Amino acid sequence: MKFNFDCTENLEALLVKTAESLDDFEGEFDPQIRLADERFGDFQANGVLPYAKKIGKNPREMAQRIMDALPFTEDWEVSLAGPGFINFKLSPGFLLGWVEAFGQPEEAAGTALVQKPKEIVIDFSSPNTAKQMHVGHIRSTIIGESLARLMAFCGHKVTRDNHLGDWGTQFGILLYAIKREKISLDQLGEDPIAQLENLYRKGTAWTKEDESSLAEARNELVELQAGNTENLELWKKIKELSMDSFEAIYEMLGVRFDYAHGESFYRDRVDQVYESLLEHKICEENEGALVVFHLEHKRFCKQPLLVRKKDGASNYATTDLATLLFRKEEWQAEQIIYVTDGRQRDHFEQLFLTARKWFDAEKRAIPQLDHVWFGTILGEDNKAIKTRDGQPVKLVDLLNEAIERASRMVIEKNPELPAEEVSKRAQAIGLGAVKYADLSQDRTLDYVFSWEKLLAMQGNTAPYLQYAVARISSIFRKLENEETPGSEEARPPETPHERTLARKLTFFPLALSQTLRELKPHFLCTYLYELSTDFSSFYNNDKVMVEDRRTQSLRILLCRRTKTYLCSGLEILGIETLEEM
RNA sequence: GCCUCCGUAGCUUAAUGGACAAAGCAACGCACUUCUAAUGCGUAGAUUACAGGUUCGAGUCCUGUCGGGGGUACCA
Repeated sequence: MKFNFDCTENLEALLVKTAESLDDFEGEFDPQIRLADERFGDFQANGVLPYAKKIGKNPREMAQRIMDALPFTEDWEVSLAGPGFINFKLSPGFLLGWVEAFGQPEEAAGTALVQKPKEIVIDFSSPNTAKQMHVGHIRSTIIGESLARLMAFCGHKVTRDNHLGDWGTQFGILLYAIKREKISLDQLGEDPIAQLENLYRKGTAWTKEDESSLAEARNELVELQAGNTENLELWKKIKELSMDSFEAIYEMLGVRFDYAHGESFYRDRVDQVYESLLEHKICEENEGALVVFHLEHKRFCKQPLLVRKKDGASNYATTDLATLLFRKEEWQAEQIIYVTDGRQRDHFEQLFLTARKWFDAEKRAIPQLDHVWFGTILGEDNKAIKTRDGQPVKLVDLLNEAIERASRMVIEKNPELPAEEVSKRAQAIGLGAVKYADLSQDRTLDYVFSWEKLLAMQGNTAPYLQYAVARISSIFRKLENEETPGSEEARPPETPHERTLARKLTFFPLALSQTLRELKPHFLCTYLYELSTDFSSFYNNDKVMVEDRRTQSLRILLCRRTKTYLCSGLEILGIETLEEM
């Protein structure tokens, strides 16, 4: 038996081939192989039902005909159930063979899950310069990093680009405030970014108060974009200060970028966007601005995409279009993934529509465009989260508090631990908990932020997964000085817990491909959590250190694979693992 | 107004159009002389907001109602 990393491929190929050999099956037959409830088997084929319906035959009879025609195998038992499901129960021998075969999931995923590696650009995190990162930035940063890791794990070529908001209207306001207050950037003290934020807040208040301030602020942006030396100097300095503060956070989170081009990088490329869009009659002038209407769209026929403001300044639609072209031309992007808040859905829909028309007119192939959007983090009041005094919660404070709280829990469990080790574990646990909370539920949902929930160490949480890894490691430490049998001595899984665990291991590729397909890390989280619970049951019922060599060999193998898959999965999620907890 | 997302156990969530809707928390009961109890096992808990429809089959798709979030021309 040659094992496929993804077992559904074996079964699907088998059923398609068998159906082709039968007179009753003509034309396309999709077997629809799905995971089965454990009480029915391991996999099930649902495809006979719709097929039989289509050609007006009895589905149970059709399923029976396929089953009769299947070649004999010791790899699985086949049974007919319900209205016409075909259930497959993997044999112990198959399970053992499969588990033994795939000790290097990264290698297997790279060849089995992705037929043709793509050039993928992931645009994520993207904070605004001149402001500190706050909780609002955490989701894009963590989800983006995780997707980048997943793509790379599965063999794609990934470019991570931090598309900084360093060229927008907020700079007009900030520059206006700096000048009005006559501030020197060298005298901002210990926490320059916090001072800049205060200035920005003042500026925003002024522009809301009166029209002339707003006009002046807008003019500062126009000046900046026109290359005014003073404004450019200020802008550059502000960007440097901001990057320093971002880097500190990224290092804490284990996030890295290949580029941080930001909107400003495209400032010399926006003119060609206007020109080209005008030339192809994709945009038009309306109320002094340059806009794109999509007449075929029920909503965007009236709600335009603004590519140039009436004051002549560019905005994020312009830079996004210029960026798209750059990524295609310079990086040969075949797919671009934008990880942003769900409130930008309209923008990206309009952007993608516009880009398609534009690329089409220019006879360029357009990359696959995906807007990976997520919900809002809410406070206790179900409104977007703020501190008590209405300020955004600083990300660095939140992360430090997570580590501090985790630290207390580590000490409580193990009071004798040296400070250095406490700190190491607290980092892994605290930051892991924060990340996992964000990744483990469907990204499109809003969620209410609460420390209690974030740092719960029971249930579907990072510490639970980390604990499972630590327990497996503990077994291996105990076995270190023993002579242990190699995996070639292993007997097939027999006990219910051995079987359940082995079966779950074979589902790993499915979890990866589903996450890849939907760009939703929670699928991987759910899988890892289930793998951990299956391991914990196994751990409590079937001891690894037993006399029987064949049994011990199998159980060691199951532990080794469980650890490898858990560690790979957590690595993809950007969560550290610990040898001891 | 128009558009869009959401409504699942007391709470937080899960569920590619497939079989009796799955977990955790909280509650109750059980299991540490044992490879880490940050655990495991069990009990109890659900007209999947409501009303129709499509389908062999609907939490999932369509229409409508109710309730909540978000977007809707120069912020991103």
